[in-house]
Order: sequence, then C-alpha cells, then structure tokens
Amino acid sequence: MIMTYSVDIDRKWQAWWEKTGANMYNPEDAERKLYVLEMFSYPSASNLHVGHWYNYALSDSWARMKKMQGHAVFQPMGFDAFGLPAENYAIKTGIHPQDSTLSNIQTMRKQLKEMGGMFDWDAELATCQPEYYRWNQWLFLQLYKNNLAYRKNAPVNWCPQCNTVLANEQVLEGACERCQADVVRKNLTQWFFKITEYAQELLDGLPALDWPEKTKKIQANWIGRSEGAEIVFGAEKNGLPLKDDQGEAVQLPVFTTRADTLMGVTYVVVAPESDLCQLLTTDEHRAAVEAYRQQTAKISDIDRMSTVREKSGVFTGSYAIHPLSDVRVEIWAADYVIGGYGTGVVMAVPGHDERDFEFAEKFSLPVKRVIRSADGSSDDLPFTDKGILVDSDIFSDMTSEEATDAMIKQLEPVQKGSRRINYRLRDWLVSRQRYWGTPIPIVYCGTCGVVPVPEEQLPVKLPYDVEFTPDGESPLKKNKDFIATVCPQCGKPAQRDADTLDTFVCSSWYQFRYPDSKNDQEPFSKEIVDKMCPVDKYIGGAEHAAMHLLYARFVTKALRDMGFLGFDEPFTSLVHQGTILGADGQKMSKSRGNTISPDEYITDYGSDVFRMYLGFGFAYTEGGPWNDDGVKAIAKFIARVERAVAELPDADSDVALAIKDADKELQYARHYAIKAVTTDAGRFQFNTSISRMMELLNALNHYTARAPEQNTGLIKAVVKDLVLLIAPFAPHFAEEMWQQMGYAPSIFAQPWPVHNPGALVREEVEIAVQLNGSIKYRTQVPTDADQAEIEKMILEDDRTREMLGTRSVRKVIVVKGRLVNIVAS
RNA sequence: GGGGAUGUGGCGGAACUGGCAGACGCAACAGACUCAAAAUCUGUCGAUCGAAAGAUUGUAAGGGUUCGAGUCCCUUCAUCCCCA
Repeated sequence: MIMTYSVDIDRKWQAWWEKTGANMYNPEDAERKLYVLEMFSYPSASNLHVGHWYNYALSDSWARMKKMQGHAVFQPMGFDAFGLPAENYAIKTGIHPQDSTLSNIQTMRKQLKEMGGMFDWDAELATCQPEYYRWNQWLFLQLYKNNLAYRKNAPVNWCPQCNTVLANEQVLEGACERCQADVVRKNLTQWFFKITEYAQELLDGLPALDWPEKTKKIQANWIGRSEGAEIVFGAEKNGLPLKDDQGEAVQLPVFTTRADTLMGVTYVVVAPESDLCQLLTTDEHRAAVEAYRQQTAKISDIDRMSTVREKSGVFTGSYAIHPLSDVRVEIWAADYVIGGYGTGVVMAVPGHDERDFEFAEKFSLPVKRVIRSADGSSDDLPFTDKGILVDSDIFSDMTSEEATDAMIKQLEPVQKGSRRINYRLRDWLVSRQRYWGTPIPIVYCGTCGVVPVPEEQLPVKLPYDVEFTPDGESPLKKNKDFIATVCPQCGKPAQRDADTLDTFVCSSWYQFRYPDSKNDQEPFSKEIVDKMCPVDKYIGGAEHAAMHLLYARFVTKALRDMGFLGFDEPFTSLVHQGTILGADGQKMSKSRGNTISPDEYITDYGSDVFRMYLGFGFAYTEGGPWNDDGVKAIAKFIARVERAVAELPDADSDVALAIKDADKELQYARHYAIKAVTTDAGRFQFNTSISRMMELLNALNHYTARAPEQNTGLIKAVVKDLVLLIAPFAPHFAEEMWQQMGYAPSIFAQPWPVHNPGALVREEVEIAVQLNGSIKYRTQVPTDADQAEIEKMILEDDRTREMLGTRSVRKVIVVKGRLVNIVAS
C-alpha cells in the first residue's frame, strides 16, 4: 500500500491551524454561534487513551461538519483537575498533587493538539487553578446566602484501620480498598446543597430536553417523585409521651403511598442509624439496639433495600400511638428502613406489604387484613393491590381511593396527616474530607459561629505545604497556618473549614466559564453567557447521567433564580458516546492489562486514520470491545482517495456539465453520498457515514474503469465532493488533498456540499413481488407509476400468472418503490 | 432486590415511521498480475439441499398481532449499565 499521508501531514496542518488561528471562535459571529462541548476530563498521568479519542475526536468531526455548514463553532477544552487520584498518587509517591496535575495537563494539552481537534485553546480552564476555584467558592457563598447551602449530620465511610474517611469508590464490597478492613458509617457535620428545593422543576424540565430517553429516565428515577400522605403517629416511651431535649412532645411522621391501609398498621419501623432511634430506645433495650446499629453500619444501602435478604431488626422498647385508633403498636429498629430517606420512619402494614409481611412473620408480629380484592380475584396476604377496605372501622367498604380521601379529611384538622409529595432525591452532600479540592469558604468563630468568608477575600487559597500521610486527620486540618484565621466579623481568632468541595461542584458550572474564561471580576458576564449558552451539543459518557448532569441542571436553575443568567437548562442537546472495551470485552484497565494505546496506531498510520477507524468500526453510541481489524481498511481507503486525487484528469472545470446517460449512476452515487453523510453524521452515525463515502469511491472507480466516454468535469466534481465529505473525519488529510487539488486552504472554510434531489430520481425502480408475504421475483417499474398502475402491471406479468397457478387473488398490497404483496388462496 | 438497555453471518456492524435482512468493511476462498511473495485489482461469500436454475430456512428461545415482524405485544434465557 502506497500512502503518503502520515503524522508529518498531521504536523504540517496542526502548525498551519495554530498559526492562522483557524480554530478560534470569533465573538463577532455570535449570531451563528454553535457551542459544542465535550465533557472535560481528569488529567491523568498516562497519554490519551482510546476513550478520550473516541469522545473528543469524533465529536470534533461533528463540530467540523457544522462549521462547514456555516455555524460559528465554539469548542473549548479544559481539565477537571481536582480529585482523589492525584491525592492517592501523592500518598504513594510523595509527588505533590499540584505538581503532578500541572505536568499531566501539559502532556494532555499537547496530545489533544496532536489529535487535530478544533479546540479554542484561548478558552482553556483547569479547575485546580485559583482563578477558577475562587468562583466555586463564590458559588458556594451565593447558595449559602440564598439558603441553598446548609450544614447537617451525615454518615461518611470510615475505615477504622487507616483512621480516615473514604470516598464511595474507595469502598469495595464493604471493605477499605487499601487495607481491606471493614468500613463503617460514621456521622459528621457536613455541607449540603439544597437540590431538593428544585426537585419538581428538575423533573418537569426533562421532557423538553433533546437528551437520550434513557438518560432522562435515569434522572426521573433519581428524582423519584411519589404522591402519598404524611401521617403522624404519637410516641410513648416507658409509658409516658416521649419528649425531646426541649421538652416538646415527639411525633413520628411517616410517608406512605398507601394511606388506605392505615387501619392495618401493626407496628412502626425506624431506621437504626437515625437520631430518632436513639431517642426512642429504652434503657432496657439500649444494648441490643446499639449492637444492631453497629451491625447495620456495615451493610450497604443497596443490600438493605433488597427484598430477598433475610429481614433483621430489634424492638426499641417504645410504642407508637395510632392517629386514628389510638392503639399502641411496637416500634422496631430495622435496616430495611433507611435514614435520610423520607422521614426515616415507616408504618408497617404486614397484611398489604411484602417486606412488612416477611418481617412480621419472622418476629411474630400481628398481621391484619384491611383490604380485600375489589373483583373477587385471589387476595391472599400479603395482598398489595388496591381494593375494598374491611375491618377498618368507619372506613370499611370504601374503595382504597375513597378511604385515602376520608382518612386524610379526618386527620388534617388535627394536624395528624396531609397529602404529601415525596422525592427520592436527597440533598447534595458537598463536603469532602480531602486535600485536593476547593477549600470551603467558611470560618468558625467562637463568638459569631458560622461566618462566610467575604467575597472580596476570595479565593481562599489551598495551601501547598501539607502532609499527606493518612493518620485520621484530613491534610488541611493539620496545616495550622491554613486553619488558624481571624473572624471576618469580629476579628477574633477563628478556624477555617478543613473540608473541600466535591469536584462535581467544579463541573456543575464550567460550561458557563469557558465563554468568559479570563474574567477576574465575576465568574462570567451575564451578557456573554446569555449569548453563548446554553450549550448546543454536549457530548460525554453515560456514567454521568445522574449526578453530574443533574447537579449542573440544579446549579443553572439556582444561578438563574439569583439573577446571574437568563435561561433554564445548561445543555440543550446531549449525546453519550459508547464505551470502548478491551479486546476481552472487559472495561479497559491497567490492572487487567487490556488497555490499548492509540499512540502506536498514530505513529504508524497518522491520527486521521485512527480517528476515522474509531468512527467506522463502532456504533458511536454503543461502543464495544476493541478490535483493530478495520484499521488497515481505513488506511487502504485513505490511500485510494489519495490515488483518486493524484490520478485526477486534467479538466478545465470541476463542475459536472452535460450529464449523459452513462454518467447518471455516478451522479446518483455522488448525491446519494452527500445526502446520507449529511444526515447520518448529523445524528452521530459515523460508521454509516464513512460507509457511504466508501460506496462513492467504489462507484467512481467503477466509472473510471468502465465508462465508455469519461466526463472529466464530473470526475473532478466527484473527487472534490468526496474530499469535502471526508474533511471532518480526516481533517489533516483533507487539507492536504485540498491543497494538492490546487485549492487554497483551509478546506474548513468551504461550504459543505448540498445534494441535488433531481440527481436522486431514477426513471425505474426495482420492487419485490411477494405471494402471501414471501418474495417470488423482482422487477423494474417506472418510478412515477401510481399504485393502480403498478398493481395492473404486476398482475399482468407472466411471472405472476405462473406463481399464482390455480390460486385466486384476494387482495393486492402495493407499497410504492418497495414491493407488491399479492394475497391469494 | 429494584430500574434501564441490548441480543442480527466466522467478526465489527447496516436496515427510514411495520415493507426486498445482512449495506459498508474485516476475515476466508477463487482468479488476474508476479519467478515467488507482499501490495493491488476482479469475483464468491448466512445456513441446508442442488451441477445449476432454484427451493427451503434464517435476526437469542417460544408464542401472539398483521397482507407483511429484526422492528409492535406477551413469556423465557443470556449479557451489560445504573442504584448518591
């Protein structure tokens, strides 16, 4: 295979693009702006991996096509530079996270340039720079000012052996990833963002988004709206109404979607880790409850929610008072109820709930039927459908719906029940007991309490000089110079918050920073952001369907309500690229030894061949196991295009004049390819786009080999269009071909070809003729024949008579341009 | 456990809104060129039967709706993803 295209061509055009500023967005083009954004990535030590290429190179191809279609593309790139890996690396090697991160960014930037991405490097950002994270702190303060940031107790994963807090991803099957000790939950006071305030709007906004349906569904499930009622039980401990520290009577609010089963409550369950559980437990039962609490601290929430796991629980010693019947029922602590979810208390109706039933059976608690089936169908307990109430006092004989209404009507006036909408969504915990993140801009003063750092004092800089060895204290806590400060209010000595912010905070608003990345007065100017945002096309992995994308939506809405921007959603349209797996079908990872490095493919073939293969070999949104069988096929294709350019006949014109009959097939192939590539690539179907280009080249070769009289203008026009179509997928190569054909660079300043519908109309079309649904023969019919004409033609065909034999025709179905189905018996 | 997705030749993958399954490519096989090989070009290529024409069958398995199902519905199996 003779191919002149190589990395040298890549370098030539990379240098040219850089010199001419070809990739920069010009703010004067705001009218035609198209903001294309790929999720930024973590700057890791190794070179770009296949996943980066798959995400960035192909999105770039899409963006390049859009540019040729006349859009002013703004495609920035940056680095999600805070986070755990750099800190772990520091613990292992002693290399400071800042040093390793900054050097990784250098390498990555260089490699991204070698990819040939059309990135506007003027807008680059890295979240670990004070110029960026000061605005994280600013965001925190705005949310705090608007009561959207608050502190409360929440459990963390605690490794008793390392004496440290672990992130969820550091807990493997309930054990510490470093020392394998059992991880326990421990309560700490931590900061939260009140995303639940926006639960309903986050749900309501989903239908209008041009996002994958699957992703919208994940978000809807995550938000988890359910309609029901809150019902308040009384509490009795040691024979007396339970009082809290302030001497107020303690009430037990429960959320239920089945208020109609209220008369079937035979016990109440409280989450063992909740404060309420502590309060309810009598001295007599304290030892047992405490032991149980410690045992459940080791079990994950997923396991706890499982319906097949053996139920466990202990009696707290206290009783709940039924709001309607005043009956006393036992209060149990059981791990199938999860604290921090709803109210952390549930009413148990074993007759009509499977988990309650199983629990009641195990601990010999009473089971009471209060619902029977409405239609007489089987209603063995536990019967979980709605139906007709029985044995429910005045509510008996009502339907479930009627009973719910009636009960709430009775409970509401005495403040013991009301309709209520519950969300599964919980507030966003943003405190991390880590070093390598954004310091939380809060000071704790003995006199003034919790004091926000004044905005003009931002950024609160992350100190460089810290100790990483894990010894139970977070690195920032050990840095006395950082922690010790003065209260901004009273000037007395005070302490800084030693935690840092979740890195999802950085990525919740970065899309607004890019268009105004150098602003040192505010995170972004409202005017610029309202012009440039929302992001028109956002591309990234499906693993971010829930958290990142939900957090970014929340922050957008909060910023809108605080007046900093004027739209509702950050990402109008979203595409997920699939995942490229190792050749073994497993996720690529160093430990499995199945990683594929793009580097050698690029040195061997050039970056465009690698990019194009990624587009050709996989369905973009599916991904799949790595297999390089097709890389050579793409190299071959590139070489064939090169040859077509080199062998171009001398023609005065590149306009196809005087199309003769012999030219029609090639002309058809040309316009069909233009049409198909345009729509397919527009939908991120790169594999079929490239197939269509191959077909066009095949048609061209077929023509030059066989056509009796060659239309050189047509040949030149076809090659020109082919090079234009290839340009987004092989940008360096296309620039080179364009220049070789004698045109001035850049090819990306050229308009995208437009197909001529006239060239796609053929005089005759082949249709299939079916007898009772199975194909018997194929035949040509005039394209413009109507259904009746086609039917007549087919019924008169000898082959039809032959195939029918003695059968008589019952019905004829004609699908224009496709087939004729004759139903006969 | 719950929620979601996927399942098409030896392989990667096509198939608009229910309308000719397997586009495009890889691999394989045959031929041309060559002393030979590579490269390149041409052709064949789901399975079964057949010399061929052709026939039958075929989109994880089973059932259903329909003139017609890879596509819609039900059941089963397998794999993958998500569950703060």
